[in-house]
Amino acid sequence: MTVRSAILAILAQGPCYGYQLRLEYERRTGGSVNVGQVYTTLDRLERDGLASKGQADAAGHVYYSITAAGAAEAMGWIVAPVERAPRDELAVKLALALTLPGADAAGLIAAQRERTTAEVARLRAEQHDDVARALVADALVRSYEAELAWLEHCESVIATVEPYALAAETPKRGRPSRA
Amino acid sequence: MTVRSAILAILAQGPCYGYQLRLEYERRTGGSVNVGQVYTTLDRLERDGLASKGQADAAGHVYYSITAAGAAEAMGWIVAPVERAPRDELAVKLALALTLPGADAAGLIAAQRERTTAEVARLRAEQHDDVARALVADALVRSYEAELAWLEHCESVIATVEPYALAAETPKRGRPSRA
DNA sequence: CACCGCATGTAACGTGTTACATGATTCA
DNA sequence: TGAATCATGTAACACGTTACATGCGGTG
Repeated sequence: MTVRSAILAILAQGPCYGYQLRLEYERRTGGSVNVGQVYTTLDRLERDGLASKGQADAAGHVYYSITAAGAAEAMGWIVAPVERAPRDELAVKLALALTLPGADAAGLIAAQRERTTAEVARLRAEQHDDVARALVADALVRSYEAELAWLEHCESVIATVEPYALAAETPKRGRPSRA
Repeated sequence: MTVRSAILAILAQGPCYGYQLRLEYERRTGGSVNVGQVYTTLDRLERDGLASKGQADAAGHVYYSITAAGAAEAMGWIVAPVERAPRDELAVKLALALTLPGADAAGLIAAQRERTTAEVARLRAEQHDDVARALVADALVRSYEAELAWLEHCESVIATVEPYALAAETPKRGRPSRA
């Protein structure tokens, strides 16, 4: 619900039209959103009673305003801690690579390290005049660096342990046994 | 596509039925999947020519087998580095909290720290006999710790900078100006 | 018997993605 | 004139979530 909530939050600062919301979102977070999604999201916000659509003004801009319910939800969203993603794709992938005979875990680690290293370099090279955007970039850099450290850890664990401890039996036919 | 790809990968090791795939997924990754999703995912995999549904055996189990195309895709998935999530919800949230007048950025940081700290403690307390699952848990711990460090960093930046540098003008009516 | 785990599914819905259609305005 | 940007939308679809329906088999 990130896009939806973010749009609602921006709307909490004052009425905006769709295209403008997209620009504001990108200006504030440094991210990007598909324009089409902004419009469908605005429809849904209105459907849910969190925003209301105004008449087109002289310039043809269709302004949306936040409702009382919407404002409450937006402020609630801001202070609520984020739900953890139930699945970390990289971790799941590596777990499977390790328990699947013939899967190339080392190859995954190498490829992932290459990509993440490049990404860190790219982010480090960016200039940020804006504090908020600098913090967003910093969050990414830190998480990528943690990932790189984890990848190294994985390599060393695999090196010491691989031959015997990772054998995953083929799922058996018949009754499965609980872990 | 994590669940879909993971199921396909497990299928690469040998035919499985739905319920069994769920158990295997949980055994190998320590995560959980809704059973219903396994069945709908199997339908989609068959629709896409990556798996094929067999007849129910004597025990009534409906086995799915991977196809050649499916095996290729599974192995490709394993070694491909993960795409980075385009939006880090916490970072987006904080960026908005900082650029939105009246939003409680400090409250967000406090709430998030509390939750993440608790989560780290919980994960540290877990016992792992299985190497792959231990690595998955370790990935989480490391990313959470990076998050906590980032939150501290945010606090210090905000403390030194807040009064003047974060002022975000209200989106203006009329032509918006590019960032 | 009642409950739980096994096992297979379906229905309804949510956010988010991509691609497309359309038109006005700006500017080289 | 032609391209880019501004601006609003629609259509089709993807994965994922929750909740529900149904039935079998073992066990306290």
